[in-house]
Amino acid sequence: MIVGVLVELSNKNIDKVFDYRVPKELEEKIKIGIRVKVPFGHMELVGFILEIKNEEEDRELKEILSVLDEEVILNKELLALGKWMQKETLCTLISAYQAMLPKGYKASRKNHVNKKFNTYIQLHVVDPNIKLNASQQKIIEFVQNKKEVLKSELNKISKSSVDTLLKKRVLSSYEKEVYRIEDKEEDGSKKYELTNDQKKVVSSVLQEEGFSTYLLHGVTGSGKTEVYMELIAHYLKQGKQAIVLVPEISLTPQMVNRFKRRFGSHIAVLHSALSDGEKYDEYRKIVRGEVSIAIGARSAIFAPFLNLGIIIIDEEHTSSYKQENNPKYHAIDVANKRGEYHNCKVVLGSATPRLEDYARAKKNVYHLLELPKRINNKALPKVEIVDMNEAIRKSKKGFSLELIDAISSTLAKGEQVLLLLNRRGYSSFISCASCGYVEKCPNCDISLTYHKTSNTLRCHYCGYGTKVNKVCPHCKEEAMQQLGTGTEKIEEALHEFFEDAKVIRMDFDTTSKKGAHEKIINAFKNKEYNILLGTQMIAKGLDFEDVTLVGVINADTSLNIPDFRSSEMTFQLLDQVAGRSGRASKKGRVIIQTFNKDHYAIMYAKEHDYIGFFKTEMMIRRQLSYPPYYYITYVKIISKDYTLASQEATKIGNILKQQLKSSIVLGPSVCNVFRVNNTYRFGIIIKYKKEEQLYKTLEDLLEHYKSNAKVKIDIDFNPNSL
DNA sequence: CAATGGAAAACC
DNA sequence: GTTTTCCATTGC
Repeated sequence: MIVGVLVELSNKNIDKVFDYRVPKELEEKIKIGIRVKVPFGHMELVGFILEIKNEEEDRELKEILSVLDEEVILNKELLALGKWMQKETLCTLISAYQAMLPKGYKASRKNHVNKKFNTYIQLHVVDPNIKLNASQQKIIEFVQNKKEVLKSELNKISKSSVDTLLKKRVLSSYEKEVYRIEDKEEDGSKKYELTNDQKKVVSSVLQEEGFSTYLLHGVTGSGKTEVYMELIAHYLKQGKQAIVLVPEISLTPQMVNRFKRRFGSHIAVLHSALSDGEKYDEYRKIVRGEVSIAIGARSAIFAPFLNLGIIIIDEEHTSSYKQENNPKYHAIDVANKRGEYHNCKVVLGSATPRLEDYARAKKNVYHLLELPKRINNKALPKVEIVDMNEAIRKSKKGFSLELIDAISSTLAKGEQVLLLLNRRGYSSFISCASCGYVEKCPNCDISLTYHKTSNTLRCHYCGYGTKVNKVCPHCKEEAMQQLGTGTEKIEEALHEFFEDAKVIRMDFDTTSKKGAHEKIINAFKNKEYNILLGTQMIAKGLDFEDVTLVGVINADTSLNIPDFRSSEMTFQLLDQVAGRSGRASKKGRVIIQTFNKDHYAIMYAKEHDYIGFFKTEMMIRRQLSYPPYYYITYVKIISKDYTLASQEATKIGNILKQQLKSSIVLGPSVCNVFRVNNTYRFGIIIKYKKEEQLYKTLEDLLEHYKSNAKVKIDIDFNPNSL
């Protein structure tokens, strides 16, 4: 027997099936999709069996060393899905497979994650002749009264006594596998009465059989989650399973508990805050068929259910649904592929859908579903814009008088305030402190990026460069500077203005510890604090009933990042954060401070007008040939040698321009972060509607550079940003 | 002429 | 990705 094995290392040169002979005694354990240990060069590696050949060959082959799994790790669907990912993203096949699996299931000779066993104690022989001391007596009583006793519990009474009793064989011990996350029993009966709008959405999904993708466009607070749960309940009843993707940040116990109250405890939860062991256990619950729902971040899209009824992707516009490193897959694409395979439903939900997805819904590629009203017809909060060009003269430390007044009156009423400090694109551009002007590229309509090393402003789309000018070309003040306000500074200012207010800060620094995120949210929810100050992470999904004021300190930073999606991201951020205000009975208010009050992203956010924003943004995307009118593929050329990188980039640029006749090829120009760890990167942008030569050309390019140690090529299809 | 180090090659 | 091999440079 001969098997084809794909080894664990991700490298284009060895990303193929290697043949091994199977020793007779291992033959019956061999299955496609399990892991084996094999000799490889001068190493011993772990790999997946992808092929089984029963005929013998004369060829000199090495033998498999051992079989690592009894159960299949890559089932038929996952095997095919990996090949599809390889083709779509031009990644290595092994990296596609590894990306689907939690650590404990990956092919890897290190990183052993295993089942957890607990030691339990039971009575063995009670010999009346054995004299017992007080603590030993206590231990025996304890064991007698319980049906299952953990050894670690008994150790608290007296470890030495427990061990003595074990030695004397009065007690015996046994081991049992336990899950690191214990399920509290939940009755799972909590049902919600749906509104008519919600019912309509649910029935339009249910009325059709088979695979289709829906875009649920529902304003913040319109009750999308209830719709998801109703749909899931329907498919569970048919004996099918469900995957729910939510942004990492929403994976708080609050959100999970909501599902548990409805569906009981049989839910696997997968997110990055879990330990490797916990992730392994949660995944095992799916593999063993003990759960029917998986809730998780991006990679939960690969949950190996055998009979999926529905896949839900909440806040579908979330950029982290696309993986940043290889394989650069988008969870929505995977969802559609799996939906096709299982012949099931895919539901994408958002108040502010990704432009590409709303456009697809408009073209009937997806079915459009709408929840235009908040539950109970509650009004969306009123959004007020403060023009900082005016207000800055009277403002204090970044706060306009309007915002200060609003905060005081909210605090006076005993209600809570959410303050968003928009840090996206922080300090990478230069703006005028006096008028807010930001220098843009004359060719690309994109903010110029500040490069400290050369003290220049550059467009990383087309390569245009200019010297930094201290005098603002707009208002002629000498006030061009790197703009930026840190959360700490804002916090200080808040303490100064509102001495009695308790402020809690949530940003990268205060949430780095495990569970810190959750703690902050709970403390704020319990009204231990009056003001929650944070970065984008406070914008999504959180539900605080006493928040009646949302303040955005600087709406503009995300508007000024040099990226074609900057308007879209700003609109999404503002609309989402505005939706945090007045969610319960009290009326909500939103104040946005901006230097760009006439910018359409701000104007439409003020009116909660997604459709208006969509139409305007689509016009601009069309004019500038951006998605969804054109696809984009970004090719990066990376090298430690600046000159070499630049030379090769030019060469590649020429080849691409020559070969891709139906595309617009821009660049090469330096990447936004052009030096990382002393490696230099150049980028080439390919824009196309239809380009038959694309994959072939890029594959040839990768093939050509795969054995070049000095120059690396990185390809990103449909990048999140450039 | 050995020691050192960095690049190249092979990996079933 | 890792190990070994190879070759050139450097040092004595």
